Amino acid sequence: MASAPESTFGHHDHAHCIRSALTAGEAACAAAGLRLTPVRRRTLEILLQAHEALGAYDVLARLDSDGFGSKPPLAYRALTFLVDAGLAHRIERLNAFVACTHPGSDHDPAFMICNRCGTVAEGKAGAAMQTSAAAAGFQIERTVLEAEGICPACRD
Amino acid sequence: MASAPESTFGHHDHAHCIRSALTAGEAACAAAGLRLTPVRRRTLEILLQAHEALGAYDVLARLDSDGFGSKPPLAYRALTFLVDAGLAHRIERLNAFVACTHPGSDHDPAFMICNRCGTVAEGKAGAAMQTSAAAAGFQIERTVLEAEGICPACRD
DNA sequence: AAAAATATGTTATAACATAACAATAAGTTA
DNA sequence: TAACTTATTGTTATGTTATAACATATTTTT
Repeated sequence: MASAPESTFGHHDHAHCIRSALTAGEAACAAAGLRLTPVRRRTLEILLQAHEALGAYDVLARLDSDGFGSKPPLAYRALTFLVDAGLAHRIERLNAFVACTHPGSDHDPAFMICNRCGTVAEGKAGAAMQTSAAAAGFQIERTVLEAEGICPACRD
Repeated sequence: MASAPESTFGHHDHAHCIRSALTAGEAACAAAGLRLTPVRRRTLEILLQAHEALGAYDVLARLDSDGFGSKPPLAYRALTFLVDAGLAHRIERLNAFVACTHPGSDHDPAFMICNRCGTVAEGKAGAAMQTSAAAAGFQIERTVLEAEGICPACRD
């Protein structure tokens, strides 16, 4: 149907997007034999609700107010789990984390970070580095592709 | 003159590459009316000599042993100056800095980071983000494109 | 139930970065 | 050149991000 396939700028049914991402996350963990424990699940929920990149200590503060604890490793462990499971991504530019908007599919994500409202949208990177890497004989293991700028909503 | 045009992996005349980059840096500053003061010049030299990404505190330690001082702002200021002047780049993935290998030319650099030896080579990004950004109506101000992997020398 | 593997709790500290203000040096204009 | 303005450097203090290391508890497997 008519939802945007590649980005999450603009209006969308956020409650629905959270529920379905959570369901997808549960399914992905079940399929991979990973345990989506309460802290991890709640961490994913926190990232999904925020819909912008959150620092580890922001996540930690929310976990703490939910009674999970207040020590940094709590948040870093949960976030690392989610990133490794492909349910969240780390935005290097911001030292922050976002929920993955289309988990499951194998991807090389590209992020668009709005400098005004802070929203982070996920797009597709395609083979961005291939040419340079091939020319240099470099074997790619992971790529980071991030753009900063102004999102459509903030231009108005 | 069979040298690689886009990357700096493999053998090259490093002493020459430092001298010429330094000369290019001086020229660029002169042209732009910027002052390449002693700390700034020495910081650029440090980055050029390292030929890998250095953390701000690594740079600071070297500046300190050269008698420039030991307080963090010293290094951050010099590094910020160089980045703003286009003579160095910040590698987000590593929280570290590298000298620019082809200053002057307007560029959208892409970096290849060897996970084994730490060498960072600079390539060209091209219009990597354009498709996603155009589809989303996102106006790009700056892009970060970094790939981790294994460099040709380390595969042997 | 015992053993093994995984996950969580806790302490402490490491690594990265900047705000804010004081002092100096360099360029600019009267 | 003196007075002014701007850019740079010095310094203190603190804020922010991240992990090592070890203890405890829970879950899974045998």
